[in-house]
Amino acid sequence: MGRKAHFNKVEFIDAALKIIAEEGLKALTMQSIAEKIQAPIGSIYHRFPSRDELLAELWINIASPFQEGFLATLNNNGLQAALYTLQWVRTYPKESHVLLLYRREELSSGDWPEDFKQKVADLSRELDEGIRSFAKRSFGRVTKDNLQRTVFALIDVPFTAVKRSLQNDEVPTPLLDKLVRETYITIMGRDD
Amino acid sequence: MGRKAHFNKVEFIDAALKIIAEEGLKALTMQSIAEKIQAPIGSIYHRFPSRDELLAELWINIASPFQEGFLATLNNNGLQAALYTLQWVRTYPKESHVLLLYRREELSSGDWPEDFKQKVADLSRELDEGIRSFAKRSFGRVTKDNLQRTVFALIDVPFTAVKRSLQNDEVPTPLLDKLVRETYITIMGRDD
DNA sequence: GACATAATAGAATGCATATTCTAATATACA
DNA sequence: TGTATATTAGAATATGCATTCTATTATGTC
Repeated sequence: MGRKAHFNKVEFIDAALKIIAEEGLKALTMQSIAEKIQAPIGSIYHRFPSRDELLAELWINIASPFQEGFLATLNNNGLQAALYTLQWVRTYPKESHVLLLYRREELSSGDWPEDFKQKVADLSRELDEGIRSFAKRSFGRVTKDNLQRTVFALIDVPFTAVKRSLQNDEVPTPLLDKLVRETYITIMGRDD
Repeated sequence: MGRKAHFNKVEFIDAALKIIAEEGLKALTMQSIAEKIQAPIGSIYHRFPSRDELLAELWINIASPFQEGFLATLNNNGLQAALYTLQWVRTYPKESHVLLLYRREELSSGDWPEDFKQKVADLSRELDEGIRSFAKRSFGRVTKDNLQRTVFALIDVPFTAVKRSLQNDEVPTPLLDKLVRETYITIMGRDD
């Protein structure tokens, strides 16, 4: 019933993705999204209650599968998981920009939509548990130091490696894999 | 010649520093700055032509001496330079939040005040030269790979180490020094 | 002591964007 | 075919800030 839709959620989300990848978050306005696909601004609000809801959906659509793959890999091999981030960025360069936009903590508090904050909190917990169980497997027991080591080697170092590439609009070089690998082995004291 | 000033540049800059350290960049409005020291908004404009000029001055006041210390240390010992960042954050926790607000590239282009962009570009060049000359000293010659290694060990890893601490409003733990040190030695293949 | 002037004070304005409103339009279904 | 309604379309409104304006108030100098 009613008129046939010219624009659906996916098209708006895709437009937003491209804008962020090409021009950054500041360039993401309702106007720029509408322009990108020649839609009227009002139509966006037929699909999303607000800019924040749109951005939230974009982020979770990207972060969720990323994390799923990461944890699946981690479950098998830590070093591979550290390198997973580099490979993922190569496969999804545009999505990477969105993934790196926020830390989970910023998204699970503040003015974001309630159900979104819940989803992010769930992701956080899931990640935390994955890291903990891996730390336990790797070190025998979970201490504050062991956790810090694990987070450093699995998350912080791979992300910083990738960040500079993205800023320069480059694909992560093979050398980066080497650096992440060497660092991982050093910090974790093992190569798996 | 005129009325005695109640508020000077330093007070506004200090207020801005505190606001950023406590509540983040989004909370930095002309109003919040004024409130912080019970000044009228208009008075800010007697000292600074714009919010950007104020923010620019705040940033350069912090980044400049940080970098000077970093390069001085680097000139002497690379591992020490990598650890310098951690120590600096412990000494200047509030200033750290400002330092980590931007990358030099964002500040040397765009809408920032011209003379500020110039200063940032100068800083960038100076840092680049320091890194290059250190890479040359360490590896014998400067290749793309050697540079990437050096930047990774001296800058990226220490900064990511520090970032998580700041986000949690914590001082970097001693373990972080250990992780940065181990990583440095692994990546650079030496301990100086 | 009167004057010029720099500063205080905060109200008024401007601007960029998100959001809402009003109208026109096309489509499914009765 | 007529009607209800989801959608397009984009103009109008609201909002949050930075910036500018218009007094008012001190302070040094003549």
